[in-house]
Amino acid sequence: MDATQLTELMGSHDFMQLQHQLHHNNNNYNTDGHNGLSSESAEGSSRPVRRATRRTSQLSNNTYDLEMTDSSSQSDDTSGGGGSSNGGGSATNTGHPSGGSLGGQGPSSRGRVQQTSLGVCSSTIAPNSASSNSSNANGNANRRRKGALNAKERNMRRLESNERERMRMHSLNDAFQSLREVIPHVEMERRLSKIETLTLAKNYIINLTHIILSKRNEEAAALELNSGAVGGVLLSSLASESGGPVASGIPTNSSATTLCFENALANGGAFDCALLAATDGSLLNAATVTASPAMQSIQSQAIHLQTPMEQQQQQASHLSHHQQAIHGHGHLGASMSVQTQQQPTLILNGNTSVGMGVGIGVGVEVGVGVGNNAPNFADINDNFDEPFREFL
DNA sequence: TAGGCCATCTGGTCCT
DNA sequence: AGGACCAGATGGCCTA
Repeated sequence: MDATQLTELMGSHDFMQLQHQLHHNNNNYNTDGHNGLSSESAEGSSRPVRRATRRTSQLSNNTYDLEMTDSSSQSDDTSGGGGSSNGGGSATNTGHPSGGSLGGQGPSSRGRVQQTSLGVCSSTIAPNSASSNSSNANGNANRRRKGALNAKERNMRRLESNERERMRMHSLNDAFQSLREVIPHVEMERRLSKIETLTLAKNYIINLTHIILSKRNEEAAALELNSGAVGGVLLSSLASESGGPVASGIPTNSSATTLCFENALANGGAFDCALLAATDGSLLNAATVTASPAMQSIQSQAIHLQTPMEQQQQQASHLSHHQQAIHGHGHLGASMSVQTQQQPTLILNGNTSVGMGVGIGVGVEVGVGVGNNAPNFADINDNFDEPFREFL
């Protein structure tokens, strides 16, 4: 459908059909009745499928003043402007059975009505009921007539803009979902929220970076040792610390854990290892770790960067910063996740617990559950991003 | 019922 | 000029 046809639809007041056409003008736009989570639903997202089809409902119930008889809808290019740029609320939501703040009966004093009173454009897409605002209509008759010529075009552009915005947000959500699928995390009844996803991703990257840096430090230390330098000091220090709990009181069995997990990834077997702590210091019981082929590949790459000595070194240098301990009992399966029998705890940056689990950091010692003060690796290495520059 | 999360609308701003 | 991006506002859904 081209712009002319869209305009014709506008003129016919058939916005349901218009919306329908707008939807189908873009093949990427999901019009199957889901609300933007369809891909997640289809992929077995851990977050329950939303039963509402709000998107469809909204679009199919929109009622616009196509002739722009509402004066408020003509003010976008004539008002003095100023004030907030945020319209607040969706005028098109008036189609919802219980929603809608416009039409003179709105439950809220905010949004379009308020903005109109401030002389700010209320909306270029106004509900039909808004045309009852006779005072505004009388006072802006000339302007209305003047703007009427472009009303349909503005409406169409607004709808197209809305459509683009939806598309943009959908692509953003797709990216979030892709990120969820590659970030190891505890499988919950619900999927990871966006903030959780970002936080886990950040911590995951930080820890992978640390692994690489540790590897390099290890190599450097080995070189020094071979040359008879100070390497012995490092080794003795590690040896003394690896025998017992670290300062945080958490057993340092991550070496065995990692080896165990690595072996599981490599051989497809089960493993039972402990690592990472909940924020309260309690162990997460019987976490089941499973890894997808893709994650196995990823994790294997990460794992093989870290030797037991490196892990000890890492623990010695960072466990005081990371509360780590997860009791994992895992096996390889369909997706990388950790299933816990109790509500695990997600350790967010800054000691924030949001009551969800942290997964795979678990056996691979990458510690997704980085707790307080996400390690300031910049302090350790000024070239924090150096290991990844090749990917830029 | 409150709070969290989300989708959507919306207009301003920035960029090409 | 038009599109992308952004952020405020709103209402729906879900859970504790």
